[in-house]
Amino acid sequence: MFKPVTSKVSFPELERRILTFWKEKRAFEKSVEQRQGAPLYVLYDGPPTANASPGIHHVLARVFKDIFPRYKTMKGYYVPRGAGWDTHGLPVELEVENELGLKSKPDIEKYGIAEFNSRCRQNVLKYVKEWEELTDRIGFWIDMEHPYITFDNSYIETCWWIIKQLWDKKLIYQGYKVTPHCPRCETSLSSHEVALGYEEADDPSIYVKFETAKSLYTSTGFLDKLRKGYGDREADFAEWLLELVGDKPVYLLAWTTTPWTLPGNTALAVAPDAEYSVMEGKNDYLIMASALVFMVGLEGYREVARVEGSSLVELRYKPLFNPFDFEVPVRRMDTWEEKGPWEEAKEPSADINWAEGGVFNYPVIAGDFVSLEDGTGIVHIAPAFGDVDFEVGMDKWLDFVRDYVDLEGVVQGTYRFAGLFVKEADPLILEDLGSRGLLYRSETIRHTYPFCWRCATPLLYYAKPSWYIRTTAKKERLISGNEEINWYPEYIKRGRFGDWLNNNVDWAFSRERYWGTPLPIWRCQGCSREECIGSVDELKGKQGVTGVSQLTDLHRPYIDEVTYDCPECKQEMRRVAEVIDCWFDSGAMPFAQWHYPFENRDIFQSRFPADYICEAVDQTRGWFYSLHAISILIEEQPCFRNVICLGHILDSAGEKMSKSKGNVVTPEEVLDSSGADALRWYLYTSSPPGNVRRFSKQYVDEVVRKFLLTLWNTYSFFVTYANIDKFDPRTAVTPESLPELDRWILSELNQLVDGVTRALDEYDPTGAGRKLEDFVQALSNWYVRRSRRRFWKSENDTDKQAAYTTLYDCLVTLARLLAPFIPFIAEEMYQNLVRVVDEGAPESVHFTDYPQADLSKIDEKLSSATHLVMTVSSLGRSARARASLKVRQPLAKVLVRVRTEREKEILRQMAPQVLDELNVKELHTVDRIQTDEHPDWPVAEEGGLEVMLDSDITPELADEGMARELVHRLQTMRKQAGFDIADYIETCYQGGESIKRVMNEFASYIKQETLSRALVEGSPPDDAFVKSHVLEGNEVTLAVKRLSR
RNA sequence: GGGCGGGUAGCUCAGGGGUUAGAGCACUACUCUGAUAAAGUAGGGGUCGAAGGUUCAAAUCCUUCUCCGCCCA
Repeated sequence: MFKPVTSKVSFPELERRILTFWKEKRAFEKSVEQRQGAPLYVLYDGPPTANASPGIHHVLARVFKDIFPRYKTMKGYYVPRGAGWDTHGLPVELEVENELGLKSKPDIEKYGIAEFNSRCRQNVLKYVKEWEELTDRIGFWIDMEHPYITFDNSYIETCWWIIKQLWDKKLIYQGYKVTPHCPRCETSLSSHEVALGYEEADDPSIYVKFETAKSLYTSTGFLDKLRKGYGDREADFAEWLLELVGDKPVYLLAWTTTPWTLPGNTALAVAPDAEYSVMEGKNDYLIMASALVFMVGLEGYREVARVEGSSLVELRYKPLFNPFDFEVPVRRMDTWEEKGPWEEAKEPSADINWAEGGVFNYPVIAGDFVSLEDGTGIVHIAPAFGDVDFEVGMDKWLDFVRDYVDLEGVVQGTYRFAGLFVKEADPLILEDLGSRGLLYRSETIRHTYPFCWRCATPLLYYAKPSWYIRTTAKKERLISGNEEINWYPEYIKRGRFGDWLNNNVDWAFSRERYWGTPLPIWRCQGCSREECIGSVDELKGKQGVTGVSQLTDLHRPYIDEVTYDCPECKQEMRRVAEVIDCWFDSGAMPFAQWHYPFENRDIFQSRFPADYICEAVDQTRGWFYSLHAISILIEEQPCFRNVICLGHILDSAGEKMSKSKGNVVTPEEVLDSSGADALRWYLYTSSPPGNVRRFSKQYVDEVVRKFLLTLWNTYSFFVTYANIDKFDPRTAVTPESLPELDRWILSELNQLVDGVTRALDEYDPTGAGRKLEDFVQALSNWYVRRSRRRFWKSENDTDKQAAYTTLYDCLVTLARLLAPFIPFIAEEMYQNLVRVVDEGAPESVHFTDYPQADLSKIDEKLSSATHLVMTVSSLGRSARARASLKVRQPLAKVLVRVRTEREKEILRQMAPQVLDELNVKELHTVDRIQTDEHPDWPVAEEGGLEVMLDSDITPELADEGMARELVHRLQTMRKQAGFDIADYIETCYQGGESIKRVMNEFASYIKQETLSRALVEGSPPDDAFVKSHVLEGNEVTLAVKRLSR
């Protein structure tokens, strides 16, 4: 006996039961252990940060992480899988800062780094319990009891080991990086934070005149020097220019919105391929891009010549503010590689020795970044204050002028505007330029500019020292390694991720912060020797080390106190101040989760690389990249083979979910009302994983109604009748040749198994799920509907046995197919269908093997034939509806106009299915439907297939229709009376002659259908359920009475 | 501002040069209902984001633009 199954099921409640069952059985652990020794399948779990409640987007990632390990386990793989927590980083610090009311780095240091970090440590795991509960609740099977945690000493030590490996390979260096810097908080902001703070702002929009070093060209011997130093082209151009312009000065016209960066200007860039115009005005000449002249509107000027941008390259111009005049240090970028960025230049960088009374001259350079969309086509370059500017500076060995602005944004030096915050200095700078006739025009512009999201201070792009990983050294391998990875969706590989790798720049991985993995580099206070430490033991072994014996926490500030003697000069080695980017932490997880290489070498080896990872698309430059970069750098190979890159979840209106908008759907409310399986199914099937998806509870409800309940009711139907007939799958005899309906659904089933397996092998749960939906639809609405009578009939013949075994087979196979998708319902079905009758079967559906398709059972011809039968039936129903003939009324015949001989043959063979479905006596295939003979017979047509019904109802047919009507009324009454489906009854009736006639003539049919032992004419017994009806205009009283069992 | 993805019925999504563009949900009407929260039949609902182009033929290919999302500035 199967456990009775109600059609009124509560999935959330069912899931609670299954969760308890799993816990008691240690189902997850066993599902893993039982495959020990089998080939490994490895999932790397990208660690979330547990400093907030998990949202619906976390459920999305987690169910996609779950389905493949489950599937592969059933496919026979050994799939151990452990969770992790990401714990470091600025977001954590910021939350603690807010809690404590701290506003800046000095505040934190005043508060105490030890206490601050201890707060961070507590804060970051605040919501772990919620995460664990949710993980459990949605059926994500992963080991949460032994997670890796990025703040653990062992984890940090592996990070150190990795950094040391890189250090030894000379892949780590300190360099400059232009970062968005908040002058009030005195810290760099991460790109994520910067993105939070873009605002519309009004800024100056000014056109500045840079005077060409024309006077130089006229000085004795200059052009010869130019020829020697730079070549003929530049000298020819200078000569040409001199000839053209006569006495008036010549200016290069550049545009900027940040006047305060002008004292840092050390070059001007032009587009080499663009045309530039020499414009003559009353007192001077201006040079700018021809294409932009009309936009700038140079009134009073006329074009006297056009030149290519490349001709302007190496033209010299006078600085607006000579740093040497304002006591501002100048550094030269050509010496950085050997001497580092700290050496001051004593004189300007130009390699021709200018003798012009202290004036020195900056170059015009070519830049592919020069835009001809706005500005003047001549771009002001200040290497200290712009990302591109900085790169160009390194490339062209420009002068580097930064220190006239300090980290608080205040102007230094002896400028007239010294002592002011840069933005306040802007107007004075304009005034200064104006008074010297160097300002062509000054306007304001409204554009987007980044502000600090915490304190609303405008951010300054500012070059600061930073530690780098030289990822560019392995760029080719990063790119070729990417080719070995399967991306889903595929376009990410060559698109977002591939582009990112192609434009790879060295990874600036240090942060001037507190709560993070400390950068394990110690520097000598005397001779500046630097050493990288790769393990705690190495540190302990250092000469004269102090502060290490009592070290139980590798974080700041404790690690900062560890000092030792410089092996060279015996002075003190101190750790540099930085911690590392938390993306490095998470990217190190393939190694660090095992404390490799200090422990678990074998485990690490066997579980590298991962077969599968999955996160949302925003991780392309986050975790996906940090994983890839570290493993290429350390192991020379990618560390994941397959990756699903998920799209984001939006609300039902396509808007981002956010607390402030109040449109957040929490996982809990969906889980409580519809259940985890419903949510899972929705997430798998609603749209392909990479798509953005709109989310609403209503869609999940639809899943329940359309899919889960259809499945459930098919299952419930089976159990109900199987119990009545005491069907036992163990003793069931399957007839040698199955009826075509059974062969059809088994053919569909095996096609399904094949299709689902293929889809999952290609990491396409959506395709697999949609196939499953179609099958369940076909099973319920064709196979079961067509087979109902077979289950219900009284004789227990081979046909009935065939129906039971077939449906049983379908349901058990479905349970196993569905197990990775909807693990709860699949388990419930399996327990009741399999475990109840076979105690030797695996304890859980998740311990079973995934179904294998039996291709010999696939019969394409039968599939298409059945499809034809369905279409003809649908057309027949349409014709019936057109003539208002209910299906209950039998008709004499149906005429089908077929299109091919094959269709004729199919319909000849499969006529019984059509006849039964349409409740007609005969089917005739014809070549033409002649409507004129029977103009009243209804016809329906689709694609050349025509179906006509003989709608003439003879008295015999009318009586038969009446019999079926009576059966229907009695069935309804049985239900209303609350009888069990298998209860036997006695039926009494009172009515006219026609009723009596039908009751007698169709007695055995009516009795069989309604489980009536007797049909008695007369007044009903007292305890019977009685009801009056009107049938064909006749009053009829029917009564049903349950007989004792 | 740049890159990637998307825009097809009221909603969620298929289709990706070849009849009259589809499915499910929702809606309307009718039917059916002893497995079903279901099912059936019919119906309304589409300038396939816009404009150009290629072609005998474009939702589909190309160009430009536009809107949404993500990433980056």
